[in-house]
Amino acid sequence: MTDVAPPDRQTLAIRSAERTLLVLEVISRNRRRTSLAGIARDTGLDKSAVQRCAATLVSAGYLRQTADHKLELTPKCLELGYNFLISNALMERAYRVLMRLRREVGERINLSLFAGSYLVYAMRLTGKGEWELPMSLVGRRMPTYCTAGGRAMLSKLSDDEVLRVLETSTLHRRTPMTLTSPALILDAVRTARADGYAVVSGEAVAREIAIAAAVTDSHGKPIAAVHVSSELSRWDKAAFADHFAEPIVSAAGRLSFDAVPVDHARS
Amino acid sequence: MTDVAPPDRQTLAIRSAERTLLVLEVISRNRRRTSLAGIARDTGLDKSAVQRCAATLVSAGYLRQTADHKLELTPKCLELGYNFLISNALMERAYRVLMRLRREVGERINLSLFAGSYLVYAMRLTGKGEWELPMSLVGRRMPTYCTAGGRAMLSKLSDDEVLRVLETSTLHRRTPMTLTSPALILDAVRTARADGYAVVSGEAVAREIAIAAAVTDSHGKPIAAVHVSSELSRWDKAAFADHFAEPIVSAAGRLSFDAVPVDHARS
DNA sequence: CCAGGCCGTATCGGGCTGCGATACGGAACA
DNA sequence: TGTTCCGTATCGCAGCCCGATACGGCCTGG
Repeated sequence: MTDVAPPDRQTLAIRSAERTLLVLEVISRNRRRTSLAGIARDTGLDKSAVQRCAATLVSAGYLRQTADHKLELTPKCLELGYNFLISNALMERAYRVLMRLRREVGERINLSLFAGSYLVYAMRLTGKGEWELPMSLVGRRMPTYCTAGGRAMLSKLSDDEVLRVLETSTLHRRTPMTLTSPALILDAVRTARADGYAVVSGEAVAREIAIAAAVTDSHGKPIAAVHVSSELSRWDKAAFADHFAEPIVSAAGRLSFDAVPVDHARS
Repeated sequence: MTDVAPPDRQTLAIRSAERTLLVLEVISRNRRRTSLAGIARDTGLDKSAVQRCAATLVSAGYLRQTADHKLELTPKCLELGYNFLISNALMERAYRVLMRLRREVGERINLSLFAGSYLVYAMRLTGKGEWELPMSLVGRRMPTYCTAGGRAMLSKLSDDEVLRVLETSTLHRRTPMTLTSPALILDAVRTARADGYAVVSGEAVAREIAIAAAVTDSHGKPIAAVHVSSELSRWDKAAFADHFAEPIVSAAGRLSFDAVPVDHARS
């Protein structure tokens, strides 16, 4: 009986470390403080395994246990995001470009980063006269399929790639307006591809309209999106696009990395 | 020869997971993109070990490798910080309290969290008429021993505890004004303890003056600090304290958690 | 042009370390 | 007071990680 299971360990990844990161992620997603046994249920891991993983994360400083033996994240978790932001080349240039865009349009500006089936907020500038939110949204996850930023980024992929992203997404009807059919979403992406920007109204958040343009890397692949959002009551869709498309597309272009020449010429 | 080394594995922590988190931390701190061999040097780990750890972090989504085989953080790193912020009870109440304080004083407001020998920025509200920084400082680490926030938090500990924190800190002379002697720092902490707030001028950053008050948990232990900073040229030290001490102390008090009764009475 | 060094990648057998079962004490609840 | 669930600690086995090694590609310099 030595031939029982195909080992198929293709990856170099370390099992116990993977499980430890999984535990961290589950705790991170659970808004409420989590008990040890609860994590065992959520992850499908053994109780002993969770115990060891949690002890590792506590000793590394990412978790602490409260007085009632629950587990919660520590401020150290903030550092990782900060270090990402300051070490990222895109963020460096985004500073000036977004400030200028903010002066031009006077509305709330967002920059979010492409991560496949979802995107992550990375920067936010409040609109003129708008209350500043101390609780910034940096790090918040939004789906790709139903947001202006997501549509704009998808428009820089081929149809095949778009469909592959949609396959890995759960197409949830977030509002009555949300498109949940891959074919219809692909149509919207094609429109965005032709226009150079994407406008989405009321699909991700009810009564909100948003416009976005994609930032691309040196291969033309999407890495981020610049977007402006406002209330649907304040703008007609066409007027909204007329007003914001040009500055946003221009800013996204300035943020994009120049394409590398396709030939292999040397200097 | 079976009695060679005392195993002394006191902790439950998993070795390989600890090393994987160490690799992530080293990459996170290195502002520049890091090569695999470089990490091996920085961590003191075997090349193979780093290879496996990095592969684990890549497959978990926290790292990606660039075209030139360097390693860098991914946007996923932002999510951890976001989840910390929105799941933290202190942040929830800080929203309103800091907004009110901002209206009262009109200056830049910060909230940072206690983490022993250092503190972590968690919230920032820009001052009136001040340029908003798109690159927020949330997640940035500052030392405890030479900052107003740090001194205010230390003032809520006993002298012994203060000295223990200072022992684990590297007391670096950041400016010509920085106090680097534990005895002198302890004196400053005692002053802060008597006043209920801490004023530090030019010790962490040259030509900057800052004032802070500590936020405490239900046991009276420091968990955070509210601080306001400005340029040393604009304020005299006494005038600065006169002007900001009361509103900051008041805001920190509203943020603090009520003390639990010391007896064990049941309802 | 080639030799040398450095780096990233893949493989492999041995031994140690993580795995999971088990047990115990305390808290919450009925 | 009995029951149940949870957090914690322990232990022997074997599966998995460890670290050495080898290979190929890329620069650098002679």
